[in-house]
Amino acid sequence: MSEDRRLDVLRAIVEDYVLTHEPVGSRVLVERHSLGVSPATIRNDMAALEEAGYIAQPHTSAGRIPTDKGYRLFVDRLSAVKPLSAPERKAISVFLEEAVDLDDVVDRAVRLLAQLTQQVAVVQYPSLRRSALRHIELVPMSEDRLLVVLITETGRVEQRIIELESSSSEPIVPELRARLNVHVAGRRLIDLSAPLAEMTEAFAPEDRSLVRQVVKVVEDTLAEATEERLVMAGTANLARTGTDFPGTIRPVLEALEENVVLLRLLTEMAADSAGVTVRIGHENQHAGLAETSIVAAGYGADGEPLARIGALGPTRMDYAGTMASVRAVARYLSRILAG
Amino acid sequence: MSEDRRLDVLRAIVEDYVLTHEPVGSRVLVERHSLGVSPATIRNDMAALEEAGYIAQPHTSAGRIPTDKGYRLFVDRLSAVKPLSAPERKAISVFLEEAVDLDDVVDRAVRLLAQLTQQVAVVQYPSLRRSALRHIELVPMSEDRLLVVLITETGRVEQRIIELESSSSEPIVPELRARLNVHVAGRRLIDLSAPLAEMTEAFAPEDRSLVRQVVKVVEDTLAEATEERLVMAGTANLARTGTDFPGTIRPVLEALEENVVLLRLLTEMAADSAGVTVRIGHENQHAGLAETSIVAAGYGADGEPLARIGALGPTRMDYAGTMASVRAVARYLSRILAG
DNA sequence: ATTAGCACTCGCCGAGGGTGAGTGCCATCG
DNA sequence: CGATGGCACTCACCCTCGGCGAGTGCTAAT
Repeated sequence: MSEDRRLDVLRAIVEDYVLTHEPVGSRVLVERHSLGVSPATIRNDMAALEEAGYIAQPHTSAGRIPTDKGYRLFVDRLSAVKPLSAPERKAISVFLEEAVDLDDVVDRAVRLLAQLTQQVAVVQYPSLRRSALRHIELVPMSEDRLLVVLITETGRVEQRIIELESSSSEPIVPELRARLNVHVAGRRLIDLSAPLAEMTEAFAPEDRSLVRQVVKVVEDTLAEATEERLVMAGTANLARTGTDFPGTIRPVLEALEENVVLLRLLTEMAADSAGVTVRIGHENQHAGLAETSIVAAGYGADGEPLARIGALGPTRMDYAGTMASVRAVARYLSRILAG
Repeated sequence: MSEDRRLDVLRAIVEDYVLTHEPVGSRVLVERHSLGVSPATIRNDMAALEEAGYIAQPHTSAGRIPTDKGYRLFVDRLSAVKPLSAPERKAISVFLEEAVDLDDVVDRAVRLLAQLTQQVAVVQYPSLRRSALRHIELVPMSEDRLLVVLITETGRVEQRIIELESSSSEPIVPELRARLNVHVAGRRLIDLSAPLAEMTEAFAPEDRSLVRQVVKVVEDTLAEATEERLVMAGTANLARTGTDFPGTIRPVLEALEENVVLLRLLTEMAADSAGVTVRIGHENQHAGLAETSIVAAGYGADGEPLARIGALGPTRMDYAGTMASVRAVARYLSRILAG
């Protein structure tokens, strides 16, 4: 019994099932794929594959469908990421380059990915913590309130208002602004602790209280994981899956509304690798996503990505195509933000 | 034949149908509501109501369901907005007051409304155009780039970067900043044209080019309707409607993803009245929302609201309850933003 | 190891018949 | 004249029951 052919059979089953959404039997398998053997032989292979847990049959007298384990083997060893065509790549590039600011880039990226994959698309905003700072602006709002605006190299702007204890602090704002900008320019938030502490020492003791408050805001911004924003598009694609019972899309929509859940998933996935990562069904530890797969990739830099994008859909998805789209959009996104 | 009783019958039909989601017949009608007449009498009334277009029967031998016209009459004349209980109001108030900034207020409001109504909730950010400005900040980013930050009384912050033509403009930035703030403080964007034009004249002719550019950004921000942001929650509630065929939720999800569509609907609705407004089924001119009703209200001020909130669900919804929730959340939102 | 043959399982489909909810109409009653 | 009881009729829903066919597993032959 050839081990290679068994894997061929698994690949054929996955491809057929993804295409037709129907359990696939031994007869159609030999008809549609040139396997060169008879249905009976395939049946033996299928029995072995089922024994090993890669496929299952929904009913006694029906064909087989892949299990999560089967999909996993498929994406790991059996499918090649099929590159997009030149016109497709061109279209992506042009569409993203038309964006006018960061919000627009992210918005276009997420819609594009939803369109390309016909799945739900998710794009995380470039991480504040890992972005290099371009500028810090301090704006006195009133006697005892100060607006702090952080601007990153990627164009993201974050603001925070702080209540000051001493009301006579205005005079030193210009100096503080100047010094801060010297110290932060081009650095990432994540690398700022030491420089800021050093800078604080340089001030006269009576001013340090104000300085510390401002520094604290900067560092709090760093700490707040909640500030990681993300946008979504293509939820209507969930309802596209034909006769899919609505009992299955509800928990998915619920999970999608919990940004915390999504952020955790995306973050966990990036740990695996710098390239495209796939989580299949039960692999994402979330009850509502048991029949859902996620394809994700980082963008912004190779080593330690700024943030992540992903496509999410039923486990029976076109993995090769989805992975290609996710990878492509991530790459062009990186290019745009770097440029 | 009593006209009053006919309306009672219509009300009973709407209430029963909303509750059970099943066509309601003459027998259960007299059983569940104390109408004081026999089923035969009800049948005569129902025939008249059907003739007038308020109800219809899906099949020959089934009960009646309300038409859009029937729901319309119901919300206009037959249903009283049932006020929330004191604990409910208290809970809303407390939950919203815990918010730390504008984003948090809006986020909490939309989740709360989705929870209360068990529908899809939409909250529009306070309109930039109608908000009073608190402050304008100008930040020179480099030789030829200037960051303009607008801060409104409601706490919304909007920024824009402009490319300057003359690179020697930095010296007048402080003066421009000071003058701008004198002219804009407390005014609404929508009222700014005249004061800004007047201010421009006060500058030396060689500086007016820069001044005009900055003024233009402020006015462009005013013009851009696209800047009207909105957030959504509770899409999972669409799938809650029991055995509802998924063919009906897909176009709704699609419509919801087009922010433009939603914004237009909300804007149109506010024109009707300052209070709670309802659009039923075909009344919203959008193919995907033919079986969907929207309940909306403005918030922020009585005369000309800052923005709107709304709840969206199947035409067979609990109008009285939904209207009460929408109105309550809108009121507390107004209170929070004013305080 | 592969394959042809074969018996077996079982989900799917359409036909048929009974049931009951609901209606419309009509004659009757207060 | 409106309300009502009676009655025939329609028709969606449900259940049952074969027939069909896809698909399987097993076994014996190559």
